[in-house]
Amino acid sequence: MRDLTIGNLAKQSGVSAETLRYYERRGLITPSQRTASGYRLYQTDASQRLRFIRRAQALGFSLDEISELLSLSDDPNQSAAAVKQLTRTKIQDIDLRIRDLERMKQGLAALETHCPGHGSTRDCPILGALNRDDD
Amino acid sequence: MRDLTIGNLAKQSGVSAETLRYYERRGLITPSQRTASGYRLYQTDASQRLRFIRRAQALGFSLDEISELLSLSDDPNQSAAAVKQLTRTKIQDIDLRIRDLERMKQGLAALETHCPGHGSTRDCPILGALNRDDD
DNA sequence: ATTGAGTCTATACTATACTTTAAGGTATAG
DNA sequence: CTATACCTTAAAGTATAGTATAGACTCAAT
Repeated sequence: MRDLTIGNLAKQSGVSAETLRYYERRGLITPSQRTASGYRLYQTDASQRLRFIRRAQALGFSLDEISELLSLSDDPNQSAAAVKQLTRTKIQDIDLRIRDLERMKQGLAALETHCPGHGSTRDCPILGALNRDDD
Repeated sequence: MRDLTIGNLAKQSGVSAETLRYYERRGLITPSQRTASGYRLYQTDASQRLRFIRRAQALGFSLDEISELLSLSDDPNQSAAAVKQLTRTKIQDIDLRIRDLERMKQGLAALETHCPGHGSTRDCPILGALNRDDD
């Protein structure tokens, strides 16, 4: 059970074989070897690498950023400071997006409470607000 | 000043001419007429329609949703209830995205505070957490 | 008449993360 | 030996919201 074909790794990790090939093109994961006929063979640590990718994605990192994290992780001579910086930047990104969304939500909620929810769109305050002449 | 060429409308509205043609392909805005040589001519209400689009985008609506809002807006026989429903759904979408981002942020913040920010990546708790065997 | 700016269409490219398809080669069970 | 399950590559398609490019035509001014 040391070497997995792409299909078996796919089953084991819950990532499709196509996605594995895609990750390989993106430089995220490489099979440890190929058979004489060209089949990819992965070792079990491939699963761990995929778990790393999945977790980092869940934390909001893009594949490019994950690629960077993996490079840092693969080389113990790299500094933990770089990882911390990447994490901080990501937290700031997320904060910004949350603030944007909060603003949108406030705007929508204000409109929503003023809309009677019946009658012609001619009298709809939501459309009215979007159509205002000022600004 | 009644009829604007695409370039003039672009300048006036702050949207590029290419974007105006793109919006036309998407069915969001159509020039009121064309010159004999095929030049698009817009009336001044085009600016208002673009302002509507810009405002709706700022509130988080996609171009498809804006297209729907415009269709509702263009026909006074449509019900304001449809607009209100679209708005509610959008508020829920945004809420969901905010919660997702909050979760990501909590996860990242927890990792960030535990990272010393110096030393080898081998001892970095952020990478460690991403690599954990459990789950 | 010519130059330069503006416009036309169609197509391709950008970013992100994949999925799908086509056409073919390989491994294995019966 | 053959069915079929699995694998290979390259290219195209999906969604979103545009931007960029090429080659041709038009308009206004000199």
